[in-house]
Amino acid sequence: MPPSRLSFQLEAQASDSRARAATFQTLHGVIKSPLFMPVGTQATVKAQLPEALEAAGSQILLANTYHLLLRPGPEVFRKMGGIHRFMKWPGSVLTDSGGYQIFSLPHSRSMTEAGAVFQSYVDGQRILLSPELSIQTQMAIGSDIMMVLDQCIPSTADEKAARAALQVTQRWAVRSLAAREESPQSMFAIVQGALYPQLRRESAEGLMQMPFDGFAIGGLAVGEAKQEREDVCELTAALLPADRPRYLMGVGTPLDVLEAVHRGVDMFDCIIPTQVAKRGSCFTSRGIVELRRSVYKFADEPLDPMCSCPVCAKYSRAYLHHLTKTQEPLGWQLMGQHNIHFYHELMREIRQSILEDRFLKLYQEKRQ
RNA sequence: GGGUAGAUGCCCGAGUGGCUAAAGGGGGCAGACUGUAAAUCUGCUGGCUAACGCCUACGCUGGUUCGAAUCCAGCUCUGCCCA
Repeated sequence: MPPSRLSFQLEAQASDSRARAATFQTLHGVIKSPLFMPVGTQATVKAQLPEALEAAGSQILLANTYHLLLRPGPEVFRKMGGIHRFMKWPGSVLTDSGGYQIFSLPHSRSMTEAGAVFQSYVDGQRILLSPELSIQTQMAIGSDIMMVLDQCIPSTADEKAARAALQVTQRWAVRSLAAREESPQSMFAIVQGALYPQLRRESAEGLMQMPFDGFAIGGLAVGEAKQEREDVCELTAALLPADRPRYLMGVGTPLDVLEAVHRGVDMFDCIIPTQVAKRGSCFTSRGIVELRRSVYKFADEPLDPMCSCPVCAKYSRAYLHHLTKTQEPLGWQLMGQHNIHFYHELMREIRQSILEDRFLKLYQEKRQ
């Protein structure tokens, strides 16, 4: 296999856990893992300024090919010189392929060998999202890391459906690599196979034959129990090459992330920190704080006294409570900023503990 | 002073003889959200009780009726119009 385009460097491997710390190089800079990618579906992390993300320690954002294909469309990215310049984000970007939208969008129509047929929610037109169109779009967007189009199915799917999905994903992976042509962008493959160990193995082994720059674990956090998720994650991560980043797609809660790092995963993304911020839920050193609760009406204290983020330095719980109750956009912004900071701080803490080979201890403390 | 419209649960508001502890909102309480179409979705929300059930409730007082938030009378208060 050719060397990864990401120059993946393993820095530390925990002695009593599969947790590991690494650095790698994208077209936009050096990245340190384990890491969390805020989700910026539509070329914006909802309610967040790029400078706030940068200050919180975001290294790489996730954007979505399907949504950006529909609007503003690839030609805008070509004209504007790519997503980084377009949204004024200096860091790295990973684009998801649209595979998840096959699973999540109500207007998805049909799956064929050619691709997935959607009805656009923008103008109703039928769109065939093929592996080639996904990659061409991701090239236009200009992300640092492209994802292959995969067929994401509910984790509770039966074996026959799961096998079919992973086999399609496999063939689409071949086509995706070919579609990249001369682009310097990196590309990750996605392991599928629902909750069947044999299928996960089959999927991983097939994809590892091809020169991908990293490997993702897909099809989790889509209906299975926590224990099942962790088992499949553990099994799959162990199959993947040690010299490539491992990315658990769409996961998860802080605890999910901790569990997955322990099982050898390097990269994560999740909508949770920005999604729940909209409804006033915040992660703190003392657990989740639901700021919509009236008990915070007169709470003249920071959201989390242990937190070093600008929001906790400046604003009271009472103010954040008020912003949530009145559904003021600033509340979403501030609480999202805090939550993203919380995730990054967690990842920094995890990474530092791995570098000092005390991850397992941290893991055990955090699980309590 | 005269006329007229109204007074419903924490708030707004529907109901206009029995199916009404009373629609629907809001507020409150609780929960969900994991590669984000959708600031969304789901419970509960008079009191006591584990529950059966009991009590209290549609401005106040009385009346009609087997039965009244709903009909009648008087009163109180509020909005609007006229003097």
